[in-house]
Amino acid sequence: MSLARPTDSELEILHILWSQGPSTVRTVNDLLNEQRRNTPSAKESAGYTTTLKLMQIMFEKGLVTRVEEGRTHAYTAFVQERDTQGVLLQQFVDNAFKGSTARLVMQALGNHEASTAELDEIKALIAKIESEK
Amino acid sequence: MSLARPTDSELEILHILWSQGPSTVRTVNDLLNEQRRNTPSAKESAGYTTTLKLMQIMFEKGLVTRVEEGRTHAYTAFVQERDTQGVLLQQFVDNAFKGSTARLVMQALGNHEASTAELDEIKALIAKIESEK
DNA sequence: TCGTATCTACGAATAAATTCGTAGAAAAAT
DNA sequence: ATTTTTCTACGAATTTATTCGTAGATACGA
Repeated sequence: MSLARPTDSELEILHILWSQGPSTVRTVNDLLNEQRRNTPSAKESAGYTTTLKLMQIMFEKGLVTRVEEGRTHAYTAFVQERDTQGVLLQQFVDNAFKGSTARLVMQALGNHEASTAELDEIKALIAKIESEK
Repeated sequence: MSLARPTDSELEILHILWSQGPSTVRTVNDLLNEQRRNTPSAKESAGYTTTLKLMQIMFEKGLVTRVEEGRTHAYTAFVQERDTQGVLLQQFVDNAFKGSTARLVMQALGNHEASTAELDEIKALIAKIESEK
């Protein structure tokens, strides 16, 4: 079984499950819409059954597991955050940067108002990679 | 007018236009399929009218310009490679990394077998950013 | 010239992702 | 006890992206 690739909407839900741990559809839907309200760039608020349906699909795909708790289900992310980001990143680098990770990183650093702390973190990581060579 | 966001297929075509300069549909379609043949991961080869249609849509969206040359059209990318990558990257960071560019960069560096030259390039860029602070 | 190949334009089929309405069961509130 | 709320399941409408067939015009080759 290959690592399933979440869509954008599914990813939004995964982020909530990753940060909250096991959650009901109701909780996810509430947090989702709260987030969207605080992010004017994003989409309209989602109806409850929309989120429910998405989470059911994610269950079928194996992105999440669920257990019955009384009348409701508690959903848990099955895929790991890092793994998922790795898969998505690889694909994105291929599509948008023709596979050049270096170009992506440089574009990211160039665009973005990187904080001193972030830059230090990156420098440390580079040093670590170099020391392992 | 906001910067139009290309889809995956459109991006594939843009990459060809960026590297080739003004090109006919025929040329783009040929190069596209050649690339796909050399990349087993990718999709099937595209029919000529498929590529034509995509390029017509891209023209309507303003992603490309075109001039008549006899019976055919020569298409040119209107959006710039860097700008487009910037837009796509911003969106990707938001979706997959909740806006954290630092996390994306670190994941990218961690995943990838970065060459010494690439790491040096990145270090130089970081130094430049820091010096401008 | 007559047939074949090569364009564009365009409509529409297909596919994939998203959204929501409705129905039925179970719990909660009045 | 009966109404209202809150679940799940599921079908289907909607939207967006992709793919391709066909028609009409022009060039090209025999």
